[in-house]
Amino acid sequence: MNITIIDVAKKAGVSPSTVSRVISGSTRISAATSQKVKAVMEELGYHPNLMAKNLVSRTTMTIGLLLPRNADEAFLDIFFSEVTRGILSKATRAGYDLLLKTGKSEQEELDAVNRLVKGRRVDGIILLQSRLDDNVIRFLQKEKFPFVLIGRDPELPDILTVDNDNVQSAYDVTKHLLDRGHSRIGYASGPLELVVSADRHEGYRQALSEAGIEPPPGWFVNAELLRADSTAAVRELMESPGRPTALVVMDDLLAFGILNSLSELGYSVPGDMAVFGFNDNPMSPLSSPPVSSVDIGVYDLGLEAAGLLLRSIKGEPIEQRRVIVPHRLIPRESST
Amino acid sequence: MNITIIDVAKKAGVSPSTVSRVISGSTRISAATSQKVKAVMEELGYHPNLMAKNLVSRTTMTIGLLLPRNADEAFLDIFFSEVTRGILSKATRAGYDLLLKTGKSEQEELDAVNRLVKGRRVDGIILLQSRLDDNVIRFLQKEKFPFVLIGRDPELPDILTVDNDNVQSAYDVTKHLLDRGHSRIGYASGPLELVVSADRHEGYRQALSEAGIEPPPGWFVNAELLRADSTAAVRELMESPGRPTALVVMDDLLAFGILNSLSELGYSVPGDMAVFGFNDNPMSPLSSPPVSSVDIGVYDLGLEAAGLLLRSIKGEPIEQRRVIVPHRLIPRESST
DNA sequence: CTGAAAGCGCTTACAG
DNA sequence: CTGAAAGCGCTTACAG
Repeated sequence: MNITIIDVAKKAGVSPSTVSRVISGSTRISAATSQKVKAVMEELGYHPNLMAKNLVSRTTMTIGLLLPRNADEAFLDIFFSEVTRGILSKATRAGYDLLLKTGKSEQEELDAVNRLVKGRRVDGIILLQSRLDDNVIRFLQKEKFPFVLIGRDPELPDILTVDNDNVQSAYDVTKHLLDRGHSRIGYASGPLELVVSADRHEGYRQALSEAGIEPPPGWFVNAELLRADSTAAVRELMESPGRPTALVVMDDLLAFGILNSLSELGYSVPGDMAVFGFNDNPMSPLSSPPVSSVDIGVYDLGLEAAGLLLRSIKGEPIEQRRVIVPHRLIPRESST
Repeated sequence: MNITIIDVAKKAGVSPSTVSRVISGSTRISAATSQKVKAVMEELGYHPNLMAKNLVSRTTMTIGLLLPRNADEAFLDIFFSEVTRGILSKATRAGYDLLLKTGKSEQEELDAVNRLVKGRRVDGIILLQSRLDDNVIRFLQKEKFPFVLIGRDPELPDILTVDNDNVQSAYDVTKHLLDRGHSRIGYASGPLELVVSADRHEGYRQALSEAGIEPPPGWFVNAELLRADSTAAVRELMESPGRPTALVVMDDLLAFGILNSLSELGYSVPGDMAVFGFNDNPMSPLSSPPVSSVDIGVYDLGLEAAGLLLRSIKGEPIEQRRVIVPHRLIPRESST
């Protein structure tokens, strides 16, 4: 059988309560007793049973991470591993575990989250992605359950969020391209239901607008079209009258596809078309030409999200309900 | 306060034991009682407290996943998200949760795993990577704790593993290149302490050996060198006498770097050098030229690992202690 | 500073 | 088919 607190207590000649107090580092325990109990714990190889501990303390020391469905659609491959490492780093240091959940549909996600919350399985939840009208967010809010969203929900400005300033970053990229002499700048979008897509598009428009430029519909390329037939979409873009000479691209993976199509069609980058991506994929510096991108600090997004959630769980005062992780432009050859 | 089994029992006019039996779907419960209890549970929005349930049933319905330290070093970015989805899919369907753990050093990993095991925090563990002489594996084996290794440990042939046949896949790639007329074929390796690096190198050597070719040391490129200064390493390779005309590359990320260096040095692919990678990165079809690669079925590795672990946890008979997930060559332009 | 007792929310032989 | 009782391994007022 497993060693329990009672075994330790007997061997140390104290009561179980005392052992418990030693474990929790409670004050009001004599140094001698503490020493003795610790020695016995060591000797017996005692480890507290987490289930029992959690049951009585009504806390799980665990945070839940909801992996969005369609992780592939949302360019989450690299994002996911980095953000997880960030979360894990913070959580582990604070003595918390990380539980992963996912669902194939919004309903499945809701069921999963519902069981986590009602079953007292976790103390708080991190959401990895903001769709418009996300019911998981609304559920969590209704339940007053601690949670942090990586991203933002335009309709719920008061929830805890960690995000980049995506409007600003796209603004910065567009401005960067304007400064380098481009005036016809297109935008290749990600899935339209993602808030980040909308935010970046907004920043792009603002920068153009300030420069007195009104982008015609022809400068906008939809991710769906690229996914279906990248080369056809790129050809249409390139052959449209007054075509862009530069492209702001929502994600480096998308940028790769565009680069490939451009090369296939005989266009050169950046000569015929400058390309600036987002999210700084590890492969981006390695392509030919290397892809300009925006480092969005994915690891830090995870770190900050975990930090914010832990403060919320512990009921600590939260001065800033929306944490912004800085971004950094990394111009490479594709836009030079 | 939260709704407990007792609240349900009272409202339904039965004993807590009966409610418990209804929840667990026990036989020997009248349809009428079951119906009534279920209705009350629904009405009250009852959800079982997992901690209590786990405490008494001595099972956690959770499996642990140990994320290797240095995830970046080991090309795990895409691997990690895919394998996790595979594990999660299987685990969720079986009613199991997934707990993530990591450590910055082997000692930290050992501590983490020790707490999981001794604290009865999970029912089994999946290990994502096999290094030589891995102490985590040895600890788990000593404790007789259920675990599955994705990969293999050459010294422990009897542990539960899910893996590709890496010797065979590298053999296949090398054979493919031989069949296309190459005879001087080099090998770009990953970190040498990873078993997968050794296995693939072995397959590569076998294929060459069968063709009567003994690769000279100059055909071997170390990942460390590539990482430090890819272009210098590639230049040295290209300028060596009797240089290879084709390269088997341990990972697509590495292949990208090599492609980039080749292009920088003015060499064309596959004209001057054919390149064949591994692990089929999502970016691989998108580069110029698209990189030939081996689809190793990462999602399936996760799926099978979870399946195998669950059988082990439940004490079900295991006919095959080593499960091989098939690989598939995907030749693209870089090797044509 | 320490102990005895009650309780966290569930399951499971043991009876009937 | 159902209930009363004991127990999973811990924590935490309540006393002293």
